[in-house]
Amino acid sequence: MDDEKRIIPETVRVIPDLPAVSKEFDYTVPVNWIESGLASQLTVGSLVRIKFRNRSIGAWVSQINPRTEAGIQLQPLKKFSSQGPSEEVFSLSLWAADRWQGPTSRFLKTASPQRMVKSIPPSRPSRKVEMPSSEFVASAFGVVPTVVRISPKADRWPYIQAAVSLGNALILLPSASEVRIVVNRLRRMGVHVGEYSKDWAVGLSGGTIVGNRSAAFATVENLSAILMIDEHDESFQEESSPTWHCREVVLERARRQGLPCVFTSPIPTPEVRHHSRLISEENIEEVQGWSSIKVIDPREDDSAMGGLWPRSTVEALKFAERSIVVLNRTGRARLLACRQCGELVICTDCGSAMQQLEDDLLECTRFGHSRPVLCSSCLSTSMKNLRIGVTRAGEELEALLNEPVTQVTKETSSIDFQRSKIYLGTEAVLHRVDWADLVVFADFDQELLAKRYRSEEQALSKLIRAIRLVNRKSVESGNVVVQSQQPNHPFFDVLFKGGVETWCLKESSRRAIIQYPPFGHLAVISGPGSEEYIAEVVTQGNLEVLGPNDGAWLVKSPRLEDLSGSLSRVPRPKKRLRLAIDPLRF
DNA sequence: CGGACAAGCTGA
DNA sequence: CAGCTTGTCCGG
Repeated sequence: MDDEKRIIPETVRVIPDLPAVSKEFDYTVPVNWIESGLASQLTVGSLVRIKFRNRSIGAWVSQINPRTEAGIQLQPLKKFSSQGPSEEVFSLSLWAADRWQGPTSRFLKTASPQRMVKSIPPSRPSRKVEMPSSEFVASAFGVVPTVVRISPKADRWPYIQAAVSLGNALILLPSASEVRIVVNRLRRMGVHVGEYSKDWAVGLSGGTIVGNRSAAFATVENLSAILMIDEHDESFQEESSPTWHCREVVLERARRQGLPCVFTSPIPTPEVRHHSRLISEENIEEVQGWSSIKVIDPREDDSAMGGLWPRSTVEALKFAERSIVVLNRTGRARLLACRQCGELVICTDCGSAMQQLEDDLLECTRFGHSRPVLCSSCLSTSMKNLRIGVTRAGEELEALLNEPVTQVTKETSSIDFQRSKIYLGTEAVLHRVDWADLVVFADFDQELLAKRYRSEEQALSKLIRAIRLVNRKSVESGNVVVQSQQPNHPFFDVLFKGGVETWCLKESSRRAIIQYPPFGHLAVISGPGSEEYIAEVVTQGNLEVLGPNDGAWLVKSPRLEDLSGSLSRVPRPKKRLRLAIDPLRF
């Protein structure tokens, strides 16, 4: 490429691949590397092996010909291992390490190939893809980051096509299965495309990269557009620390490189709305997307069996070709009451709820105290389920429908789709069955009553998944039935015209009031070293420190820079410290 | 991270 | 005070 006076690397500074080592070290480039031309492969981001404390470990080149402190005897690099992240991605990794207060090596690893890439592969031709005819789709790919609110049923393909039409694109999707589908479809079209990080080298020579959140750190030569599908999806955030979020990384990346950056989602988060321009599909289409949801109150038809199966649901299940029933409770019975006197079944030792795990034994949910099935007040042995679990619900459904019901949980290994047409389970069932013409949420109040910050968002996310499942196969799409004892809950207004936007605005203002992201930032600090660390943190300015709550402190600041600045200024204690910036749950 | 070395604890 | 555990430091 540009052979004009390349600086020959004689020494390099490296970041060792050891999570606990934050220092950088200098090494010499062996003379024979310079003679053989291998040295010219060394760039910022290159993966090398070094001898460190007499052990051979991996490292990333962070600087070429650094100014080494005098009087230090440098050792030679041991081996050139692989091409690594580009300089842009390398610097993005440093930014992320600071933003989420994690070890730089963690981010560099995400940005590096899994198998070594010795040299840059030759670039391959890619078929030119036309920008889709829809002016609306094209308009999203401007200079300003844009979030497109689309119907939950909308086809996302035009956005992918638009991104690819601009050149080498970075396309981010929540799940591995969606990644594979998109890669295959683009490949069939003749697009030079790779799946991150399996096909890491495709981006290096110039191609489109499709992947899940880790692909935010993909090296893509001549990158021309970034597209993130289903921006609201929680899988875009790393659950364990560092709790980095793909959306924030690509926003920063687009800003640095001046790239078009587009997000699509039926429910754009307050975070993305804060940083992007919002455009939205025709309202009619959007409402149609949500209209396949029917909210029913099971008490309207209190036929039997604890009221979980009103007649209308039973009828719908009978007629559906294949249906999914979601009940977010495991086990047999989670809350019981005496059939005689109505007394709740409470543990006499500790006062917590008791459940019936076996036929003739009650067990308390907190400590596992047990007693025979017997009411503590009237000694009756007959109990009714106030909250039945999946197992019991399955038995009831089989009896009501005279049909086999397949139970699906996280642990279910493979599903026999010949055996039955009804699939019952916890939330996992939505991920395990690929289509249905009916989805029933047997007790949606469980979702509405959860008082986590983001529980409504999570509830909407489940509804979106359900809408897509019933929309997959048939031309006329199926139904989603949501059973709730609060059918007039304001949450359900999203199903009506303009409801989604109203919900989004309400969610944004709620976040603004409590100063949660994106209007404020927070760090959850726990672990044995936290007390000592917090004692120092409180002396820093523009911070609010709350806690401890369950051994964890909450540090809040309206400004992100103040938060990460203070946290990195305070020296880390010797004892272990867990630090999560803007985590999903806490 | 993991080896080196120092400081702290125990036992007769 | 040897012999061992536990803690702190530091690497090119």
